[in-house]
Amino acid sequence: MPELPEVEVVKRSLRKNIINSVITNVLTNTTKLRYAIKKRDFQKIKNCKIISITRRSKYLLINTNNQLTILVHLGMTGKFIIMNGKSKFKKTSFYYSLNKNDKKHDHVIFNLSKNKKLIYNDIRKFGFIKILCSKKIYKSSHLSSLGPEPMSKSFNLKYFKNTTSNKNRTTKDILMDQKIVSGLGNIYVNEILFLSKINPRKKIKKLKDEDIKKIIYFTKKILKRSILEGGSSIKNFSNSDGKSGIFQQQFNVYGQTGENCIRKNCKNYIKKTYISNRSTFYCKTCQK
DNA sequence: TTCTTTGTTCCGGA
DNA sequence: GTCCGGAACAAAGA
Repeated sequence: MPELPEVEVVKRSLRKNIINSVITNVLTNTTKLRYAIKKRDFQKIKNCKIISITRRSKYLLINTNNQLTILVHLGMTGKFIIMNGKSKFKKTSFYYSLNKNDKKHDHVIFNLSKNKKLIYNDIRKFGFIKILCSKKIYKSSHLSSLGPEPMSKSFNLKYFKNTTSNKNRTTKDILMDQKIVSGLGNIYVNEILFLSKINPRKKIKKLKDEDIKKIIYFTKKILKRSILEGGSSIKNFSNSDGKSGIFQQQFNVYGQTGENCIRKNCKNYIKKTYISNRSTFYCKTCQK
């Protein structure tokens, strides 16, 4: 599922493919994704030119030349597909019906200039698309209370200690909290704690400086590596086969229940438990 | 039919 | 009032 590295890779691909495109029409086959799709808002971006695309946490911001931003969150299963060639969605009505050849979960179609199409596909419909005023975008409820980007310099030892040392929460819970650091999801938090050799249930106030340094180091390292790997596997992004640059990665602990721990000389296996209702994978021997 | 998945929100207890 | 942890919610597929 799309986590921060995947969203970053999607951002870069969109930049390559649709900057300077004009949105000629928008169609949808549903009245809501996570939130209601407001027809009036979507009509406002007709004839707007896409001038820049940025990312904040796991959100994509597609900025247009008339002060409107398309704010996108991919949820669990959201993906973008870019197609070239004449549109098969010729209906002029905002709502279109699926033809039998259409992909079942293509929910929003952005028809672009030069016969391009940007298609938002989302099996679970947990993602969302909103049209917001560009100037107010960072004051919107989605972005206003996000903590620093994990790969930025402001996510450092001093910040981490100042923000969390008085809390009585588990380390995993803290890393999942978007107000403290924004963009980490369940998969990467599991991996970060494994690499840092820290038990996910360990209370944050019991961590030593060295532990926190490890967390910060591995957070940045694994995210950067995943972005690089995603970027190199993204050649198929603009094909019509639905590949969106989201790649399958082999994880050390996530989803590895019962598998042997990968560390040399460790004979234990990966255990699954739940923390704050989230599946949690770890090695009892390596993570203290 | 039940379980799983994520990010966010809500609620109850301390 | 604040903090924390658990439950609920969204949708669809296995």
